[in-house]
Amino acid sequence: MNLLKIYQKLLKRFGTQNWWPMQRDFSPPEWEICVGAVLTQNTNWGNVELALKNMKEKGLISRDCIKKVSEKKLAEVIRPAGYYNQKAKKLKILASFSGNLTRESLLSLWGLGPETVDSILLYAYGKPYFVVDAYTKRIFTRLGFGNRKSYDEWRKFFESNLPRSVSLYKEFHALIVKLGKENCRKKPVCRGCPLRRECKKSGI
DNA sequence: CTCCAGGACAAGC
DNA sequence: GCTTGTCATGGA
Repeated sequence: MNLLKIYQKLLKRFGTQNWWPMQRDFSPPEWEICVGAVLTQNTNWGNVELALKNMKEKGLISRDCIKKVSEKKLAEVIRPAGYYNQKAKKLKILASFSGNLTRESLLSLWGLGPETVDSILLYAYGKPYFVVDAYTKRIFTRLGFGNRKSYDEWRKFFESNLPRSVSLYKEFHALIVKLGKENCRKKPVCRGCPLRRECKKSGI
């Protein structure tokens, strides 16, 4: 069973996921995608939308404003996103960043780990980095794709076993998240899961 | 009531 | 290198 086939099954079952700039009508500016990527760290996307709405209403969404406003004030505005003190600091650090947009330079910033950095590079700047999250590891371990441990091992596994396509990377990751929410909550084979057969075959 | 979401970091071993 | 504690709101 190869990755592309799994992608196709998920796409057929769930349809396109309309994450960030895949939408036709509304394509948020790159900076807003970066903000969202930080705010959604270990946080439900619904809460992130509440925070983004607050930021827009208060006129605190642009890079410049975030640089200027106090960390405390920013924290208050993004409160619904949770971890608001940490995230306010992260956003200010990111807003002040002015280096090359490489994976390495972004990773050197406090508060940006591999998943957030890859999300920014992929969804905001269209660079072909495959985003790996907790769902990805759990689901593909269960499917018998090996017991990789580190983030980069998983990322390289996907990147070297898929066509190097930005839109494919975007949609596949979104579909994996969708699958993780719908199914794969519990350990055994889940009812109605589009990967039920593959899951059984792996014997986990 | 409990559980946990589109993680990252620091401290301890 | 790996494990655990911390950060926090809002919806199911």
